[in-house]
Amino acid sequence: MADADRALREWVEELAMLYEREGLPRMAGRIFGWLLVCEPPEQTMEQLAGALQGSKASMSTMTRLLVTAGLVERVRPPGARRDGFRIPHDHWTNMWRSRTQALSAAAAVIARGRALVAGRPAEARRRLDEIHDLYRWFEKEYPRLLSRWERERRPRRRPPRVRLA
Amino acid sequence: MADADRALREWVEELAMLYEREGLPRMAGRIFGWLLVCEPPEQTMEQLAGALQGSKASMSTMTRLLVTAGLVERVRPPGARRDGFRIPHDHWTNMWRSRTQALSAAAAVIARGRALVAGRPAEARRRLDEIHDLYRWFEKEYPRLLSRWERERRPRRRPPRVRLA
DNA sequence: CGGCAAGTTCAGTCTTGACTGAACCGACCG
DNA sequence: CGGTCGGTTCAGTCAAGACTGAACTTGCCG
Repeated sequence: MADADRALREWVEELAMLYEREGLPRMAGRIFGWLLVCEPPEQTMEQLAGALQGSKASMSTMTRLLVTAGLVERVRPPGARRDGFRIPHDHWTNMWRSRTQALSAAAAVIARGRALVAGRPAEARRRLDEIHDLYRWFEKEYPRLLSRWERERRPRRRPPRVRLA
Repeated sequence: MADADRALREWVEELAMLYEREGLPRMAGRIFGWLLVCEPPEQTMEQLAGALQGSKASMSTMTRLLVTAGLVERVRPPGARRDGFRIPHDHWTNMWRSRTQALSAAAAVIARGRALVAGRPAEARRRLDEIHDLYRWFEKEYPRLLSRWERERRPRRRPPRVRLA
C-alpha cells in the first residue's frame, strides 16, 4: 500500500512536470494530477496541502488558477464547511479552448507581421505568407477536430455526485 | 524607413513573447521572428547580434537550439567565411513534429497512471480513462491533420538560393 | 608557423516567478 | 457579540535559467 502510494506520488510529479512544459506552475500540475487519481475524487485544500506537501497559500492560488482555466471545479456540498475540488467532466473542453485561443492569438500576430512587410519584394513576403497560411489553417481546423471528438465521444456521460470525506 | 524599422523590431519582440509561452527562450523567439522578416533572408550571427541587440554567445546558443529544433537552418555558401541562418521551407513540419512528440509523451504518462489505478473502483478509473481516451485520440488525429495540410498545400514549393550579404 | 576571424563554452550576474509564513478577512456558531 | 475555522492576500525567500563577457578552440590565410 505504501508502495502503491509512493508510485502514485511519483506519477503525480511526473504529470506535473509534463504540464509545466505547457506553462502551468508545477504545483498547479500536481493538483490536477492528484485530483485525477485521488480517493475520494473531491478534495479539500487541507487534503491537497497534505498530499502534495505544499502550503495553504499555494493551494489557494493554484486552485484558483485551475478553476479559472476550467481544469478544476470548486464544489461545496450544501451544509458543508469547506470547499472541495475535483476534475470537471468537461475539463478537456477547456484545455482545448485555451489551446484554440492561443492559436488565434498567434495567427493574429503573424497577420500583423504580414501587413508590415507588405511593401517588400515577393521573396520576403513568401516567408510570412507560408507560416501565416499554416496558422490560419490550424485556427480553422482545430475547432472542427473538437466537434468531431465531441460527436464520436457523445455516447458516454455520467451524473456527478458530491461527497466530501 | 526608421519608423518601419522600429515597427518591425516591435513586431519581432511580440512574436518572441508569443513563442516564449510555448517554451522557447525569448532570444530564440526573436531570432526566429527576425529571420521571418529580415533582408536578406540569410543572416550571419553578427547581423543577428546587431539587429537583436544580443551577445555573440546568445546567438550561438540560441541558433543551435533552433537548428536542432528544426525551426532554423544553418547554411554556408561554398567559399564563404561565416555561417548564415535562415528559415527552412519545412520549418512547420518540425514545429508539428515536436508538438506530436509532446502529445505522445503525455499520452504515455497518462497511460502509466491508468495502469497505477487499475485496481481501484470504477469511479476512480473513469477519470483517468476519460483523459486517456482524449490524449490517445489526439495522438492519432494529429498526424492525420498534418498529412491533410501537406496534401492541400502541396502545389507550392520553391527552390532555395543561398546568398549572404 | 603566427595570427586573425568565427564560433563555442564557461563562470558569473540578474530577472522572473513559484512558493512560503504570517497577517488579514468574512462567515458561521456558540 | 467573541471565537474559530476556512480562505485569501501580501511581503519576502529562493531557485531556475536566460543572457553576458571573456576565455578558449578551430580553421584559414599570409
